[in-house]
Amino acid sequence: MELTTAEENYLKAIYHLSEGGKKSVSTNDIAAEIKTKPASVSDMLRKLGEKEVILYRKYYGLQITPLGMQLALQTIRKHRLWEVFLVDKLHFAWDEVHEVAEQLEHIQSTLLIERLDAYLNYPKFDPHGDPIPDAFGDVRSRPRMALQEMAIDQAGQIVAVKDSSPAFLRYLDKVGAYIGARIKVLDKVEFDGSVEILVDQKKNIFMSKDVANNILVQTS
Amino acid sequence: MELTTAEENYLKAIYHLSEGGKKSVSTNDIAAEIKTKPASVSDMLRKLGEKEVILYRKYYGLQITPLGMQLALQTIRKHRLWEVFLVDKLHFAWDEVHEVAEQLEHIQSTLLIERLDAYLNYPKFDPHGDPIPDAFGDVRSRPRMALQEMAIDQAGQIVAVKDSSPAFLRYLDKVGAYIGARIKVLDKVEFDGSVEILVDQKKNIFMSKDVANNILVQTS
DNA sequence: TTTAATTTTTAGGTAACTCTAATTAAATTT
DNA sequence: AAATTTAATTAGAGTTACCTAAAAATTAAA
Repeated sequence: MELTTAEENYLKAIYHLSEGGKKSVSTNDIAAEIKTKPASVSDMLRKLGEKEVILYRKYYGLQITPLGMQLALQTIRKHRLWEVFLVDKLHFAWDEVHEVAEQLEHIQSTLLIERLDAYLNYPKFDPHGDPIPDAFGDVRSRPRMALQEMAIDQAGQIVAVKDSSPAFLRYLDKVGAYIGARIKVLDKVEFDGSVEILVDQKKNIFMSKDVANNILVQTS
Repeated sequence: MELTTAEENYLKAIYHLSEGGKKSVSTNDIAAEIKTKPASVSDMLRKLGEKEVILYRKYYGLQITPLGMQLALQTIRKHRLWEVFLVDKLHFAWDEVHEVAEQLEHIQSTLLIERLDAYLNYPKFDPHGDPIPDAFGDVRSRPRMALQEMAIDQAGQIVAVKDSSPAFLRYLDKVGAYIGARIKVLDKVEFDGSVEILVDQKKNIFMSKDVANNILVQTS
């Protein structure tokens, strides 16, 4: 089964949107994610349905099939491996990698990905802390929760971010709240949902609800 | 100026065909190189003409413009840098790299190529011995001649091949006549144009005229 | 529950790139 | 130089992926 670059992008978007806890993924959501129009999405959903990577009944919604899941995970695997390459080997900043990885993930060569994986020493997580599926599509993700949901005095380690826009990533860099930073919740403000946290035992900073919601912490 | 992947491939083909010593590049030649139909080539030539990367007068022929040359060399630079990466870092065999490099060369990111170049230690030649243009499109190529044209007793070093089909490359590997091998012409057979050569001071082998014509030797 | 608002899909079009078949220009032969 | 062969181009059409505008289905509100 071969997918075009566009098809891979749609499938990846569907996967990410359904990952986000939503039960069903809407046409409008996909359009927003892909930055395209709902009409184009309808078109593509029909095609993806024909290729049996999703189960699609118009007006009702869609579901990824096991085949679709497998293909989506392969694309995600490639994307994340390339991100590791860009950061570890080519010294890209973690907020510079996305656009390039977005292109590299569509290169077709099983051998290339196998070799790249080995060359990078079989990394399990990408620079944003997201797990890298293995060649079979298996993912071992760490248990995590949004910083916003943590209780006062609860501690943990930042392992990933939900929003990975350059603006957001640069902000995190500035306040020192990068992947791997150990944090502890000092206080939560009921009024606006903001939190005060201690970063790496030295710096304490305030974070808005929105920011805290986009930071994932491993608390185990 | 932005070129599509297809446009880059056409321009690269035109560059390579005009490199081969031919004065003018024909529509049919390009069609054969790109593995497409002459009609498609005509179409594309018109478009490349409009973009002013070639000078095109129908039925008369074409000429690459300085702009087109610049763009072609950038694509070739990317292709060859990726080939070095694949061979040096990911341990691809030199006959496995072409197809993948063909895809990687179209990734758009100036930063990526700069970083890759640095990471590979600014290589001057690709695994096939072809020179890698620098960021400005400048190429420093070594003086070279076809093995077929060498005189008896003349020696040199294999620096490149004209034909880089996997079949040919595998044959060269088998007889030990890879890039970098030092050779000496022991005898030339007038009758069929074949040559007898000594490879790396140990192995002497016979080569048909066709093979010898496709091997480039640095004799200086 | 009928109307209104929203979401989704279809209809019809555009752009890039490809094709086959038909035509036109150029090069060769006779 | 006229006729023929070869090369190159145009015409017309298909595919993918996108768009806008209109229609249909679903959901929410009065």
